Amino acid sequence: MSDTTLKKISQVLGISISTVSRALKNHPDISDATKKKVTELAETLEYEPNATAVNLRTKKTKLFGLMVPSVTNMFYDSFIAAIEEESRKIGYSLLILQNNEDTAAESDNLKLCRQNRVSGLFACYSHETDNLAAFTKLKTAEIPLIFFDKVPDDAGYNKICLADKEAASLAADELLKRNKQNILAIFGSRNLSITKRRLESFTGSFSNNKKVSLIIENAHSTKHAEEITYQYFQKQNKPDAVFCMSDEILMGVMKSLMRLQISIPAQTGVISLSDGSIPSIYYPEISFVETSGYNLGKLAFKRMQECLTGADEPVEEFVPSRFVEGGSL
Amino acid sequence: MSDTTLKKISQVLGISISTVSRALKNHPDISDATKKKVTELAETLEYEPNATAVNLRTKKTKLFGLMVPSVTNMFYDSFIAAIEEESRKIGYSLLILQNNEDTAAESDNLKLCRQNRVSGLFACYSHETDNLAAFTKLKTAEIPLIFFDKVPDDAGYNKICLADKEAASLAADELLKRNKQNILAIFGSRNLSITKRRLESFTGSFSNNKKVSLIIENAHSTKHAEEITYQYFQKQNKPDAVFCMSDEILMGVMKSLMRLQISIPAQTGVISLSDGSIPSIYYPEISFVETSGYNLGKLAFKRMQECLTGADEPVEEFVPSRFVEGGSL
DNA sequence: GTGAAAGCGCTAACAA
DNA sequence: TTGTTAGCGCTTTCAC
Repeated sequence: MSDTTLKKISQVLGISISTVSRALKNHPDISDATKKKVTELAETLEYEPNATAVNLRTKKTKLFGLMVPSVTNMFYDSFIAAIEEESRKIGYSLLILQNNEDTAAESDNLKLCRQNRVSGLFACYSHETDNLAAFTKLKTAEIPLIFFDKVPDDAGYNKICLADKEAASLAADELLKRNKQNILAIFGSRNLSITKRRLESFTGSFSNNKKVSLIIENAHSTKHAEEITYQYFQKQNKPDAVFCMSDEILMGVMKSLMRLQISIPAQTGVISLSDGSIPSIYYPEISFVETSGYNLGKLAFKRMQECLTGADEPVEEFVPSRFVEGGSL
Repeated sequence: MSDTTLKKISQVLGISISTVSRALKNHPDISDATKKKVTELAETLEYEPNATAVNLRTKKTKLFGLMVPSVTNMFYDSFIAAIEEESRKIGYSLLILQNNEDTAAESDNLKLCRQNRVSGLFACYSHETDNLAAFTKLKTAEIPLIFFDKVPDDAGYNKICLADKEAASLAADELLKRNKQNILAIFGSRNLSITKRRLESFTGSFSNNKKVSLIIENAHSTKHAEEITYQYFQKQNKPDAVFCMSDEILMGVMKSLMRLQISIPAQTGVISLSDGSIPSIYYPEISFVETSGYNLGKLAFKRMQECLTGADEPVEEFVPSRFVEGGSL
């Protein structure tokens, strides 16, 4: 009872396995009478095709791999949510893998993907690791590979990214528009390419503007962003705006502003690049430039489908940003 | 080159497939010389066992299903993280499924689990759905099923839950200890069993205490919690403490308190049941009773392993809570 | 319109 | 110590 197979159905009905198989697939060759018999019995016997057997026979799996540094991260979550929704729509399942930026874990995960013969892999290229080689194995196995968010410099890979430069300059524009003069801009770790792009674009927007005093800082964590903010807002000459490169930084900044009871936007403005959920938990809500993990997921998935249907020239694509007005500027 | 099989290795070496298979498994019967030859060739040919074939043959998959209402939720994230870590340790992969509390999606997901012949399933029992029957199909197929967090009332299932009653009463104790007299307690939707348990235990702690005035409210969303808080703190007789049943409620409460510039803990105390990440983004940090998704995951996984090794009597277990002092009381 | 047969890549009992 | 064989559940070509 526990496991119905085509064979069992065929035996009960006294017909051949292949007829059962075809009937269940609604093959035109099979008579309606047979189809009816078969589908009904399959129903009562609770037949479920054995994906393992199908995969082995067809040499395809309906399985995607998705590797992120950590699932406990709002940005990656919304990416995962997008991929999960789309995958389910086309009958695919999703293998979730975390590497915690650890090369050993990454290798394990990649191995799991290879052994499970995933049909495609979405992955972040964690910067610590230099084992692009392990990824290349997938490529030679002709498994489509989509890097997202954190991607290698190397051409020759599909890369789906946030429009970091655009996002940073949109934020800069808002700051300029509101005549902020003394801006504390906090970015992430200097060695991340994402930081470089955002930083470059942001500072570039102020380059021929001599009225604005720009303080650039790099925070490696929420806590660090909190400390930096605390220091600057204890000084005489306080910033009149804070730019946060990410949600993690925004949370640190806000904590210090709460602590020092700096009122927003009266005493200082705040703007962030953000996935969108954190800005709305504060009052006033934080104005932000949207860098949406969800949209990134949708775009990455679209690219995956193209790869599955033959596209092979790697592309680099960007998810557009938009400014969302809160009340913090 | 792209896909090395045992057959290919055996042909190159002029030995049989089964010898290759055994050599690769370090079977004692095989001579060291042969083992060496085989492993070396496997290495250079980048052999990866085909999990699909192994699964078919052994009738086992190294695959767990994990179904949550939504992955964009801090609590479930940390649960997922725990399960992922443990699964990888024992060479299992994780199929992630979301149902968004939608019965149709849930059915799809369950079907994917059945078709993929997962070795076990971790699932929330979303309250909207009454299709326990679909889950029962798994049980009859002898697939271990662990309900977590949201679980059916029905006995006969493995249930791993937060110690809701304990957590709520721990929070109540802290409130009593600090002599709070006018407490606004905000719980989630009344129809959730989790709400019932927390509510019952919380109010029970105050039952023979006539000095405390307890205001019980139910919020169905963060936004709703925000509104409720806003109302009560505009009144003359403001609460001297707010109890939040969850992180979602806490965020709503804090937004209104920020808006009304109520200082914490001077004007009102705040305490929450929480997974732990949200309380630390505020200043002062919010005191909370930990209801950890991560620990829940670890415990659920432990139970899964027991099931895999023969345990079949369903159990109900609870993750203990502890009070974490912030500065908000 | 249906059936027989081969085979996907692997494991494991049995033989030698 | 190694090889032979059967078969997991399915799809698909070819034959009738």
